[in-house]
Amino acid sequence: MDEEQVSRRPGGRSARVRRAVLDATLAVVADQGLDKFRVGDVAARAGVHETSVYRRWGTRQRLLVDALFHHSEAQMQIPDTGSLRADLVAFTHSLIGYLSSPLGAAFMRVMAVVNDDAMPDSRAELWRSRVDLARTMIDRAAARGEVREGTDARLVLEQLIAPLHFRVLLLREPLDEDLAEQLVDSLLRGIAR
Amino acid sequence: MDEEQVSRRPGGRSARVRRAVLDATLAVVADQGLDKFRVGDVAARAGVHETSVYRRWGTRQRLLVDALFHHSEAQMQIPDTGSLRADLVAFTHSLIGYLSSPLGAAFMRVMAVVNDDAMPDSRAELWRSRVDLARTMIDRAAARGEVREGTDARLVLEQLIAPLHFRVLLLREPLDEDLAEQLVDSLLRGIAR
Amino acid sequence: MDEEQVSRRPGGRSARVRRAVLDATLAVVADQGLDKFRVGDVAARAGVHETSVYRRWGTRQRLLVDALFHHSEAQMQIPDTGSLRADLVAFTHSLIGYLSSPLGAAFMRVMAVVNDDAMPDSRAELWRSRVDLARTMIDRAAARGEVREGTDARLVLEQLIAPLHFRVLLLREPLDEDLAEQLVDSLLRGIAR
Amino acid sequence: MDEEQVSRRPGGRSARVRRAVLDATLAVVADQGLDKFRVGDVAARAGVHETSVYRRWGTRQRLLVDALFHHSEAQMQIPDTGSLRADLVAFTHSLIGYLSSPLGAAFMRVMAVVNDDAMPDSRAELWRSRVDLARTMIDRAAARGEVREGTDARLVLEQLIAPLHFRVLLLREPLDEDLAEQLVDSLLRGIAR
DNA sequence: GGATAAGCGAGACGGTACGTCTCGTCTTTTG
DNA sequence: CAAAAGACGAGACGTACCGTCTCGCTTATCC
Repeated sequence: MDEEQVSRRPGGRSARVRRAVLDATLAVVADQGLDKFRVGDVAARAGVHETSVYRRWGTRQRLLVDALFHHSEAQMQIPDTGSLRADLVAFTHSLIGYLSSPLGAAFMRVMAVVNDDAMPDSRAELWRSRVDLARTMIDRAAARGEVREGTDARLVLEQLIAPLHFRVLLLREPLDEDLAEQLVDSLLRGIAR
Repeated sequence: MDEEQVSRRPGGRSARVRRAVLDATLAVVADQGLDKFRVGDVAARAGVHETSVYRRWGTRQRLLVDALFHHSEAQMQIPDTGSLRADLVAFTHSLIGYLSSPLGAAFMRVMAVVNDDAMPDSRAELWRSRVDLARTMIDRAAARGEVREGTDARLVLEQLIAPLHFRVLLLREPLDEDLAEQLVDSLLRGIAR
Repeated sequence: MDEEQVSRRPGGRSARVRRAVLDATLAVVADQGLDKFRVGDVAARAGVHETSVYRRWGTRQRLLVDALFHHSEAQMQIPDTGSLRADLVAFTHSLIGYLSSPLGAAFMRVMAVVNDDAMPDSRAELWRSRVDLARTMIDRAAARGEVREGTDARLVLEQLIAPLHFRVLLLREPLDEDLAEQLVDSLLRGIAR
Repeated sequence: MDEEQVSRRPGGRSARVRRAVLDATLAVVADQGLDKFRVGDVAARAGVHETSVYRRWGTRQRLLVDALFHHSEAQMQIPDTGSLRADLVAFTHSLIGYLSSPLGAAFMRVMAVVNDDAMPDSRAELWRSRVDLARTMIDRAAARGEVREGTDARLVLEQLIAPLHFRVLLLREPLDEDLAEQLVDSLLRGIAR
């Protein structure tokens, strides 16, 4: 009875399965790590049959990308404090937080490994939208005259965030919280007028 | 010394097998790409039995790390032109060349994916030795008074090379040759006294 | 009942695979002999993937036991002629026929070699059911007053059939057809004057 | 000094290796069982290099046959009590003892499994010599008039010992000590009323 | 007593088959 | 019709053990 009421809700069984699988995906990645992530485990954890996963997502990679990408989307916040330095530090802080989490690290590893045909949109598109979002910090600073003319916003952002990814993906070192200020300062002394 | 531990007789069967397999590994990675890299293919190409590969390297991953790591070692050159900017540009250029090659890109993907227990020495050790090598450029410049005091050499290097890895691993964009100068200049304006 | 547990749908893919593999097993044993029996050959012959065999039977040994055991079951006939001697002779004849066949000999070698944990039921259980079947011959004779009181039916049967197995397994001699009568007579009369 | 004296003894190093390996073979079979019998273990236990084993015996099977066969030879005793029944009972007793030991059981399994080309002499020859030895019991009894004329000594012996092998090889049941008398009596008297 | 043949130690390799792991697909039944 | 259930197809991985090969060295034997 109770069960039936649940199943009649808008979205019905399909939506429930989708949510359950995505949640289970995140849970398994967080618990087991990317290496031991198995589609079968996800299905079991979601209380769903493995075939249902494959029906919907087709491949393990697509499932991972779908789940992790949407999860990462919620994490991204562009601060607006009125000061470039403060903005960048805050932004970097939150990125450090994300990349230090199992899911954040896993997402980056997935992005590093995955073949492009497992991506919903093109890989370039995906990153562009994020960079565009982040560059508003630079643009606003430029409007305030805080930034040297001719500064390449994208390059600046990459010099800011690439070291974080570098450490997470390749060095596998924990990200120090101080890193945010160090990076931003090193960067600003270069680009500040 | 190291060589002797692996195989007592430099011309012996052992040494031949080792060389043949490592060469074949690089060849297969370059030809087929990392995804289609199969231990069996390597063995066939090396004219060696598959079990011999497993005997020595144990796993596909360890084989990849061994071959790609040693290959990458030969690529690293630290220039000494007398000018920090010229050194860094030259260094970055050669790194761009390496990372643009199939083997370079493959090595970075391997490093991003591989579990630490497939590594011969600790991952930290491995990178430290390279960073130490690279920082001689900075140290020399510091001795010449080209560098602001208090500059963190490691951080600087990471801000220089991380964007390259970032693009190769995550963006999958080709590395523009101009990038070298852009990065170095952006960096120097920050650290130059 | 048993069949239903293995595969719910008698005509389904599962059942087809099962039959095909068991048949192929017998065919390969008969053709190639036990030594050259390879799981891969069976799969190929059955038109089935090797993993499907391992999924179901787990090991080469279990597959052999399953196939040969069920095959042997169909061979066992208990005659009822009204005379103990005639019964035993007929029974022994058919056993000689079976043990002289490649499959019969192979089954005995398998039983001699196989570890108990490759057996579906306990080894004791398996033989008991057969002995129980065979002892009906003795029991009927006892009811007819043909047998000395106190005769141990099991022991008698073993003295009848063990020499056949002995020759097949250890001597590797062909079983003479006359052997049936010789054994039965020796058994019935004893050798003491 | 002492060492040198030992090594100069007739047979020298070779003979020492041979003995050590054969002893180790028996020990490993007795300890580990036939299934887990590995040539490498034997070599290790004998304090000898694996290659030395292969040099001499060529195959695992030949090593097993050699070691177990010679060991079994020492076990066989033909009693001479003056009474057929007593002789047979004593003989059977000792056979039960042997077959109940790990080495005895293992030897029979080896004989059941081994290909004939691993045998030093022909298989038939090997058994014949033993049967001939055993039949002296019957022959002596015949000379004493204890045995019905026309009795086939070989068949009788097989009916006596085959059940023991049957139980060891196929039933894997422990051999009861009483079995000796039961078998002998059943054999001597027959079961017909 | 020195040459020489036979055999051993050491270490890896060749080779065959086994069994495992996971992904992704297919079929049949069920709500 | 979509999902549950359960096996199958496919392909690679890694393992286990057998038996072989090469080389350097030691030991027994022969002249």
